[in-house]
Amino acid sequence: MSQALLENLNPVQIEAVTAPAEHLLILAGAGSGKTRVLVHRMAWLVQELSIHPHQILAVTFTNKAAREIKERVEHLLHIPAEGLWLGTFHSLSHRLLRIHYEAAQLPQNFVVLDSDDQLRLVKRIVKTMNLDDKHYEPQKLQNFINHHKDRAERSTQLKINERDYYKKTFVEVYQQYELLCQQNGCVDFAELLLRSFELLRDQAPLRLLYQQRFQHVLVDEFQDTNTLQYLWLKMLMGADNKLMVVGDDDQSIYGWRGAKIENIHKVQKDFPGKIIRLEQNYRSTQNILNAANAVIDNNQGRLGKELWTDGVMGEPIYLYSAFNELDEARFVADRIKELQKQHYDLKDIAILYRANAQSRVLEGALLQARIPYRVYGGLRFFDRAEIKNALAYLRLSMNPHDDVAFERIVNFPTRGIGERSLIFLRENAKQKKISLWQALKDELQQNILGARAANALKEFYYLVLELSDLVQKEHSLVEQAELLIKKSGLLEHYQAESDDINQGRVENLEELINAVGEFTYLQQKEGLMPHLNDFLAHAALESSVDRATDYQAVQMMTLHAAKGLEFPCVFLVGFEDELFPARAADEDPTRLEEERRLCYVGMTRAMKLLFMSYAENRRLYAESKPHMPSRFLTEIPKAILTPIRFQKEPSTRYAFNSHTVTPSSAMYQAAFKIGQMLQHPKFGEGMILQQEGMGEHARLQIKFKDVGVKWIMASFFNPN
DNA sequence: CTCTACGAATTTTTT
DNA sequence: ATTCGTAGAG
Repeated sequence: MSQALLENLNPVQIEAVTAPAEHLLILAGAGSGKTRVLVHRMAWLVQELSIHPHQILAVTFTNKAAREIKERVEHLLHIPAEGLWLGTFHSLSHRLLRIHYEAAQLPQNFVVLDSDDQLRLVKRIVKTMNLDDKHYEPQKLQNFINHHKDRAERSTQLKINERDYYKKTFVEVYQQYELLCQQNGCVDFAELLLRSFELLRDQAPLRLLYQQRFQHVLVDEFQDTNTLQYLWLKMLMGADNKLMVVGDDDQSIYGWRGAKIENIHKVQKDFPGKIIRLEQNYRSTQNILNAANAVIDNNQGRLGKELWTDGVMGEPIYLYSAFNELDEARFVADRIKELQKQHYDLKDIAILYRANAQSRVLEGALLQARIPYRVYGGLRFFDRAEIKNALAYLRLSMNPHDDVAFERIVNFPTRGIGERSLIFLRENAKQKKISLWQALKDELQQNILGARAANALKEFYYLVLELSDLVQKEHSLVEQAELLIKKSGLLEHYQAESDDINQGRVENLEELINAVGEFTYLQQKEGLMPHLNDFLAHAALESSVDRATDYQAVQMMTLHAAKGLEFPCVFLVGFEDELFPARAADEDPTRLEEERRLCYVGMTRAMKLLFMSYAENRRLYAESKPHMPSRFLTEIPKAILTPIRFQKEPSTRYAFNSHTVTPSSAMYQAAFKIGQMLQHPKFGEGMILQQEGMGEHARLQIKFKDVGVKWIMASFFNPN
């Protein structure tokens, strides 16, 4: 029985998996099977140490990682891991707060603010406090608030130096922010953690309950934990609890977001136990590892780990010096063409860059070469303005006292409620310490408004009443969402403008209703009865719509987004000083080291082939400027780095419009291929980038020559 | 109150 | 370049 759990593990991995119940620190290098060890350890706890899944708490940073681990554990155990608490810090905190909302002094229907909502709220505070937003930049204030929350510091605990007026105002904004959040029943990301931390800290019975329950606590990507997350974990650790953390100090790339590598040192002191180093790499060739090791070796104060492999040396790392960014992009495209000829799958090829802005030129070249690609990152579904507007209506229908949602859509679509009315409302609300909604109600009752403003506000007032009424009624979640979106007037508003952008927005709103349906389905599968509140939390906490990755397309993403992934072939582009390492990191050795770790992460994504490139001239924003090659390139031993000359045939311009296909097959499931060209009566010619969904709901993402990227229903191309 | 036009700013972003 | 926020006109 136990044999299956240890199959295909190396001795060190087995040592980690089968360790007795004690604290464990696993230092796991890139590609050393870190997730594997974590998953097998969990299965081992259940199967061999007779720990019930509900006695285990496992924490990750992304929902994606959580899902993956859950799946793999269940696969190993052959049963659903029921009762297992596995999720991100944020989702677990959210879960705690939902259960103990009263003890945490929150309303039952509290909502989660995402960073955009948070920024809006801060902006509003700056306005109502009559501060100059040039001096008190909302963005800075937001950072200030999060920074302190991430250190478990409440505004009341901050020392105020009376002479430092500037700083003092920051603290006052923070205070005001906390007050408003509490009033509105809003909880931002950091607050989820802080609140649940305080809950456990201040309520001894609860703390003991959870300490008794979670015998084993496991943490993935430990190098990315911040101070608050560490404190949070510590709260759950009683005398008998066992902690297992897995991490890699060389892959800490989120320092700018408050991650503390020091936590790895701290954990050794606070929870002394066995330290296990996983250094055997199963991913990359020796050459790639040597190069990556050589680069990371320039960092100081590492915990010390040297990756090795018993695999092949492999090919050298190739370096291309491009004239400019266009040349670089063309190089990448041409190389990919060649790899395709060598029967590389496109999905096995990744292009990684430092900043999102770099993707455009690359996309252009791939498009021209007719290579399908998929760009990760960018704007996420739930972050789109139209979706956030719709969600604001949903939120308001649940809780009209949600000022953030209120502000967002009080005059959208425009209904004649202007700045003046709003200022009056805000002033009123602030003075009486009530929500905007309450203030609106009061004003209408007292009849103190001009006729025009009053009418507009009344219209809004009754709309929200109608929406709240709707949610009270017995409808399915999907019906509720559908009705809410319809009644909100958003659909009409976007439909009124029949341009492509607004058409896309209408489609997105429809997609949102689909998302509600999907959410309902998944919840019901878990035996849960989903509530609108649950969906809203889901929308805030799980912004990535995880799409299948088995499409034949080149994967493009930032270096940050690539962490945790691997690809047989990797292109690392834009290795120029000022771009990578980023200009801002130049002066600061700490930041430079983080950039270097980022470089290390990028290089170790590659399994077999690694191409690196830089451009002597790059157009960033408006002008083209000469750039020096990145210093990281010089840190790679010359012997491993092979410069390549690019032989370009005289005029190999890839014509965009060759091989146009107009599919008409009734079997449109199989009728579309990624990379295929097709003709749209309105948008003209385009190439299929990806496909999504099945049957009549299948949609195609198409990059049109003239009008850009669009999602189109696949059935559109099948008149039947 | 709303809309358009002009000017400023621009890493990375798991939640 | 492109996007976003503000100022001023309609």
